[in-house]
Amino acid sequence: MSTRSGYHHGALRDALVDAGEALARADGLEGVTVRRIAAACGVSAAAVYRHFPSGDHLIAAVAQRAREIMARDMFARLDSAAGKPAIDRLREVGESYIAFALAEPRLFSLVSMPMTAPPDRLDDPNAADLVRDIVLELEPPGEVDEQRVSSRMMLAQASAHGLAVILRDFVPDAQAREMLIAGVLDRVGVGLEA
Amino acid sequence: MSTRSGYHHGALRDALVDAGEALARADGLEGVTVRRIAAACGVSAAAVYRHFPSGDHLIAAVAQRAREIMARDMFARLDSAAGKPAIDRLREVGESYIAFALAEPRLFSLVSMPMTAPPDRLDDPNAADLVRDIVLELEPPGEVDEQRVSSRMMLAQASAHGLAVILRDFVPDAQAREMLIAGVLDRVGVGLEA
DNA sequence: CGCTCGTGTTTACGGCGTTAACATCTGTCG
DNA sequence: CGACAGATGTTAACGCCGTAAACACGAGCG
Repeated sequence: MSTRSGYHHGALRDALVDAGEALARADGLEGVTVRRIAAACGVSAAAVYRHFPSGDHLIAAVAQRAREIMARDMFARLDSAAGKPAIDRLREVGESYIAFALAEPRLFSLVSMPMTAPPDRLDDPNAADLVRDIVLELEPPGEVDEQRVSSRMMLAQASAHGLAVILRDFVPDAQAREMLIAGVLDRVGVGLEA
Repeated sequence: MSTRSGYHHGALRDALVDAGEALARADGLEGVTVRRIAAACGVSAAAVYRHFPSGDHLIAAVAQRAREIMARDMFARLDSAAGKPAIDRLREVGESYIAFALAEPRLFSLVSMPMTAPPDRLDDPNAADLVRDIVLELEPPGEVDEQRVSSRMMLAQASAHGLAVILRDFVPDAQAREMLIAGVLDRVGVGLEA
């Protein structure tokens, strides 16, 4: 095996995704390009096509990486909120989503990109499943109303995502952002419990 | 003056935006490019730069056009809901937003693009002002709590936008979409009145 | 040792945004 | 009317982009 033999790279696929993540953090979507990622790995652009069927698949892999990073944040937040009522944990997860979007707007622009290719591994930390698990706790014991679960999941996800996007694009002031997050999430909580 | 003299175009700026709108409807974001829009107008790509400082400004103009089209839809829906309580009109506006996003997903991808350049005219139909006007009716007479108004506006806009995006990307089935829209907007209504 | 295959390279093509230099049309002033 | 000037078009070129074809190197297996 032996990594970096001078000619062969050894683990180019992972290196490409790593480089893509770094470029995304630095330059946002416009930095995530086949040629730039390849150059960042010290490799020709054509080498990418040995590991991805197209450039879109590479950038989809970087986007998936970004989603995993975000999901890890949300799971960590959830761990530190263990023991709290489900509705409070749901709020913390939403706050985590919004905080990530505002702290890493360039990475977030990949997260919120429509998924062109399905992710390779589905067993990774997954934000939707996380939300669903908490929402299920809101159901009365014994009877899960699937429709109620769906609408609660959708409300949680849609409001968090929509709020993140609007704050990022239209509310530059950090203090105003905090006020709005608190006010909106209060209302979302009411809607979730209805 | 005389339009179309064979060499001079006459009203190229508007024609470019019109062509951009048509291309956006047909091919989505990837169709909205300087060269293609110029070609659709029977004009060279460089001609664009006599009317827009950069290609981004042209596509921003097309995006603004898309927002105006959407806003017109929403105003029309509002007209047909005149007389109903404010909370019901708010819901209809939200339904209109979501319906447009799902009916014209390609145009909507321009709408939800971050605005690079401020629109030329701000006096046009504007979705945010529309929402604000209705939300103001929810305030108790005499005392408007600006913070409450903001959080209600944000909840309305964020949930509609987020729901539209999630449905577009992850819920292909029309019937499932309707169920989710109804269920989520019910909950949003509760949160708005809180 | 030598074959094969995985994985890299170079080169080239067409499309993109953008600029510079040039051409034409139109309206205005003498 | 005629010439000049400015607005608005043209072509040609540059560099970046994704992608494909043809080629080259290196590792593992017979």
